[in-house]
Amino acid sequence: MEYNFQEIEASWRAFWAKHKTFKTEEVTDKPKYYVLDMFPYPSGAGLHVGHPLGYIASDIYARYKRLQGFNVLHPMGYDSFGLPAEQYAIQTGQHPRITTEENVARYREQLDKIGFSFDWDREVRTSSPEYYKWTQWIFKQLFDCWYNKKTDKAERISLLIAEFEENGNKAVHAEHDFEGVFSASEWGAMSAKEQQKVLMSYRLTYLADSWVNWCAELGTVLANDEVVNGLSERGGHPVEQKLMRQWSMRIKAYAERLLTGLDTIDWTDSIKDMQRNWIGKSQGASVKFDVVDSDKKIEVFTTRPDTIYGVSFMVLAPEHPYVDEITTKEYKAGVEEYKHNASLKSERDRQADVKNISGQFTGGYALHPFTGDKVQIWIGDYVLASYGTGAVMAVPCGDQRDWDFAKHFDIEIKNIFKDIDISEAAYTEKDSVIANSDFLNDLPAKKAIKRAIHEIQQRGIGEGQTNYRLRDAVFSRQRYWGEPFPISYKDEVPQLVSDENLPVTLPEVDKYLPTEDGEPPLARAEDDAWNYFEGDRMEYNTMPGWAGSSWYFLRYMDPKNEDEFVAKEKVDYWQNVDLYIGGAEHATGHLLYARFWTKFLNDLDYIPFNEPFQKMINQGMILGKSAIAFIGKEDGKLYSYDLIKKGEDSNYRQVKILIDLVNDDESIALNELRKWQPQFESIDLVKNEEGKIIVKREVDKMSKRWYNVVNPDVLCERYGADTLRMYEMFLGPLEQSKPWDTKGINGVHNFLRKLWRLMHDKDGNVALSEEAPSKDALKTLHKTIKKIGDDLERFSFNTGVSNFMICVNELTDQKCNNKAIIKDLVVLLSPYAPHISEELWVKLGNEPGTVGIAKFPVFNKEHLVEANFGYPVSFNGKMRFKLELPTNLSKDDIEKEVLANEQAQKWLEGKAPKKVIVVPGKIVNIVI
RNA sequence: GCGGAGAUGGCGGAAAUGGUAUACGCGCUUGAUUUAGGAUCAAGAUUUCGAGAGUUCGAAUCUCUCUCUCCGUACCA
Repeated sequence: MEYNFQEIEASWRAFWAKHKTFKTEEVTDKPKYYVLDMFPYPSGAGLHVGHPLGYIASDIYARYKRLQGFNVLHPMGYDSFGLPAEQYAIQTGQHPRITTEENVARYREQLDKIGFSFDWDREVRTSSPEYYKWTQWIFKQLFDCWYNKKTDKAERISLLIAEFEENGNKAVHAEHDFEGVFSASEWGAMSAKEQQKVLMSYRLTYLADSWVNWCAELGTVLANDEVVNGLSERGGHPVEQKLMRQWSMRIKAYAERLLTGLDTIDWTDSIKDMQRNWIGKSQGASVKFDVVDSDKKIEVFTTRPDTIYGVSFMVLAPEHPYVDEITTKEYKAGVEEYKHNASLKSERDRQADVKNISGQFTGGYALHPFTGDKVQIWIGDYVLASYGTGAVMAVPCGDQRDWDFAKHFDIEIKNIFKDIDISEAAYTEKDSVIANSDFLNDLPAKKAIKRAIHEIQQRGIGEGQTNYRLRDAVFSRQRYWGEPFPISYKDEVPQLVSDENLPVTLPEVDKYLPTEDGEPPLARAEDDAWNYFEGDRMEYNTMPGWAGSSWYFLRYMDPKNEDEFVAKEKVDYWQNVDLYIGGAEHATGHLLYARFWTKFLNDLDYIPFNEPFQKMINQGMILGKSAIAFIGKEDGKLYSYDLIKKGEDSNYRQVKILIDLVNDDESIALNELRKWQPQFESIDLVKNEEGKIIVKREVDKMSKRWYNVVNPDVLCERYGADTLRMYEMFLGPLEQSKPWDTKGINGVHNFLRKLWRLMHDKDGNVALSEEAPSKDALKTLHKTIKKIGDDLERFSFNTGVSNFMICVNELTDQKCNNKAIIKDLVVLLSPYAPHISEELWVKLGNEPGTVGIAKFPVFNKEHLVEANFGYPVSFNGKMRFKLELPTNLSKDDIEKEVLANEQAQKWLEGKAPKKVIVVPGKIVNIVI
């Protein structure tokens, strides 16, 4: 019998499903290992060969860990709330749940064909009420907590209330946005509604007015990346900024811990750097400037307090609250116009428009806190209202933007750096010496910073401060297909829905669109359409995509628990994810939010760790090879690419065609092409000498748009899942992006057939030798055990496949069909190619379905010991010949033997060597 | 601009700790088998590590300078 992969794979998949071979054990004495993939959004397009890349790698690793005796948690689920299903619902009226279920079923079918060892009994879907009940519950905990900077963790809001009742808020050191101080009695005198308002500015999730992109034409709010040049990406409709009441997450409270925590986890430097930049910590000082003819003080943040004597003007963001008060009559009109123009631009546009320097003098002046000089106050949109205090002290000699601004508006540029020329550009390095600055004179910048902060604090005009770029995250979406909030409103005060009434499920609505007056789709639901309703109304917003994905890795540990989001003893056993595999594109989204929620849940002692993903590998993207056909612009004929002369591309229209229409020799299957699209139906052809039309290839992202998608189902059918798994790994290092080329898959397939033949005779009968294995075979096997183990430890899956090929090639050359050898080889191979391994395992006389829990073979280096070693002999570093010598020779003996050799004499040409380097077991180098 | 990753045959890619460059696979050539195509088997060829300099007995690997590619990010005071 030949290697009949279709039959073998189908029967083993059935066996695994029937016997629940990959069911994870609950808490045991075994050491645990948690291998997780980033769960997918089940899109309508199904999987292409790029999607399973990471899943295959993690599956191999999970199976390897099982062979090592670990209790492995290796689950899969779906991030099943999302925009495409909702978009489809808007167009067709079909409930997004139905679309989602269909897509999930299709994903499952495709995933099942690849032979993953997922424990499907633990599947989670973020859109199922059983799951989002607990997303809502976590939201409630965030609502019920505040961040105490004294203990540096989240605490229950009841503790804060107790403190307010006792001492007011003056001793409270919290992450908050409440302005003002109140005493215990003032707190007591507040109405319940006022108290709630105060508490809202302390809660870890809070309601506040935020600016959003509103597109009236589409009747919906758009995310920043859905807006291009002020128009909607879809349809090109105008988008305006609208202030809406939104839920936000006070992630800023965790900025420092999110930063320092990065040092404790094993992620790539690039992702860590992205998160560091995103958090954007900067240290400096806040300084207050008095305003002439006003009791207001302008507070600025600066990282260079040492340059304070270089301040020659101030700039406020156009939205700064003091602008109107500071502006003098004379400049009112100009300031109003500037503010108006700035408000029309989105923040994104303002940031994109870096080169245009704009600003407007307000007519007002501030007083320099040290010199008492009057400095002009300007407004300018290079100052962002949302960062720092929304105001800067401009030091043109030390900051390029300030310098540009000063030049543009002809404002004085003071030089406070010793011996540095600032006539052409600002000097931004911190290696200068300060001058013209009173008490800071002659201090190097770094010392001057400390001295300046000290002085600023002494004089009570400011203090040392640390700022973060990280902003609180808006947590509401005006969408239908997301988690409802466990919130109702009474007199417009939000109330939590009590635990026993969770989950609040999505109500039925007549349309998945916002209401006429711009309320989110959920506002369409009748009161009795809600499974739970209280107060005046329920919350109309839904949660964003990252809500469910911020904690899903916890639910896999205990997916069916109806009483808790995860049982304590289970999370204590499984701990955090040991290996997380997924794309790098979630660097500052999901991966940051999941870390935030983990730290929060850890603060409340629900989970025993504060980083969710200990080690992470980001798999590279698999790119597609698009096929390009050339159509003459003048004659409209289809040309073979090899007929097109260099530099004449522009005379042709280049059209991407479906890659399935291209044969192995890069020629187009013309009959199919004519049927594919009407434009080719009767096109004239200009063929090459062989009578073919050749295409040009180009590497693009794999996407339906470029007609270059390769479907794994087709490959599973043609070559089998084991071949597909190994080929995906064989393509190259996991982390690297690489183009998909189906042609090479034959090589891997042939390897499996060669393996099969190793223990079958010509007629397909099992033929195994029970004798003691040969020395050569043992050497090959143990070399392979070592390499496969090492490769797995460093996640080098591609070299693993190569090493299997080398092993089978060698055993074939040795004509080895030794049972003991092949048995170990099959165990080694089983993580990569589980189906064929199960089949051969049974043929080797073992219990069906047990190869996955066999023992990983133990490497014995004695089998690699050789009596001789072929020394490469180099002259001046160039290898000239090899010399077989016993491995037990001493350095001196090796040197003697080599020099005595006639080949060496030939290369020496009678000269005496200057030096001879001998590295036993490695190399001999002769210097002449 | 800033940050990160990378550059090895015709192609995908191998080469802990510096020590036989191009393993493994694809493709290519020749031969065998086959009615042909495909498939299979056998034999074989090609290539000096992005450029330059340095350290070393010896550099793909270490150091410096430069070039190019990909990814992320962008007025953050």
